[in-house]
Amino acid sequence: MEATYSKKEKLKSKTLIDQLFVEGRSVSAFPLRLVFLPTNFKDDVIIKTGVSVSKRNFKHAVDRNRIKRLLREAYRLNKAAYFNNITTQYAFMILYIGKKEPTFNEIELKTKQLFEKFIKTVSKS
RNA sequence: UCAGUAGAUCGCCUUAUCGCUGUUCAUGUAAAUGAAUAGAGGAAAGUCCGAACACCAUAGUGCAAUAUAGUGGUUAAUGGCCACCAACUGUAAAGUUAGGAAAAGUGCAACAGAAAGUAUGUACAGGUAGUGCUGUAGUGAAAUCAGGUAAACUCUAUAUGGUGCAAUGUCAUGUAUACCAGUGUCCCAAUAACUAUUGGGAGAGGGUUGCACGCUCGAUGCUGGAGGGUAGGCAGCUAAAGUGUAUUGGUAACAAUAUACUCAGAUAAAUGAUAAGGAUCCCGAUGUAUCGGGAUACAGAAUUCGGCUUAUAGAUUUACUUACCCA
Repeated sequence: MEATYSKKEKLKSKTLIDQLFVEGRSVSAFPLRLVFLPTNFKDDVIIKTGVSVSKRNFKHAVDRNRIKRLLREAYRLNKAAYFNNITTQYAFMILYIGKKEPTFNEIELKTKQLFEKFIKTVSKS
């Protein structure tokens, strides 16, 4: 798996996202939360990922955009280390639930913790 | 030089590594890969006006509602903009204006004053038989006079249909089917109310990997069409009331001509991340040139334009005004 995040890897389908929030399970490492759902799709990727920041916590579109970009970047750089061995297809949604604007280092650290938790949760069940 | 007035411009830069979206080219059956190239703003914001564009509605007239309000110009259009006049503010450069009507009607008015729009007091003088009456004094912006006020109702004049690109058009997987056409079911046994139930057999055709076998569904079936328009795709979508420069006309807003250029197009939504160096500003230290620390605003396209309003660290620049200094 390479450090990319192209159109195919993005979670775009509205129905799938709705399904994800209704049926999906979640793990969190404050201020991040990961909602995930094992599923099937045609594209040749293991995981489809979306990111989201609440409008309630960040009023300006500039702030939301920046946090979403940081989340995507952290996902892009770290996914190879954690998800190479996964065989099931998953839909991911990474939420930022904090109220302060973070730095990239914070986000990256928390992303790693989040993925470790996810791996644990999945291997248990 | 100091203080100020009115505009204009910019609003971090460079390199490296790793990424994202569009377009073009190359390779490839395709998926994709590679290369080149482009990729947020002055307000992209608020959604407050005005249009383009699309769809819906629409005989005519009136009422209501809303907006606008000196004069002239400008524009696709405007409630915007420009010029001039008037009033007010400022030493000035300039700024502000809610600048139609008080002789249609209703309402409102501090202090002073006897009385303020339904008023007729007091003193003195004039006049009269006497009262009414006339003048003066006193309060006030205003005292018997068709006062003031329309950022009070109101009246007058003018204008106004509605919804917004999630408009609208188009392609259409799958699923379901009350539509149309074609094709397709029979046998045995039991029960029983002779057309049903149960059990067994055959079975056109469909599904499953292109074929065969096998498996499986199977008469409310199967095939085709039509309709519908969900998921999703495409168009709308960016070459235009376009941008730069020059010349001409106009006090100006603006217009005309010439010439050059092509400048985001995403859709859970690209335009980014990290590192190093530099620039500017602020603070502190001293050896006055360096070192250390900090800061670099407001803010993110979503159909497209023209305005308005609001936010904005810091920097550059033009014209003008007042005061002081020099000649």
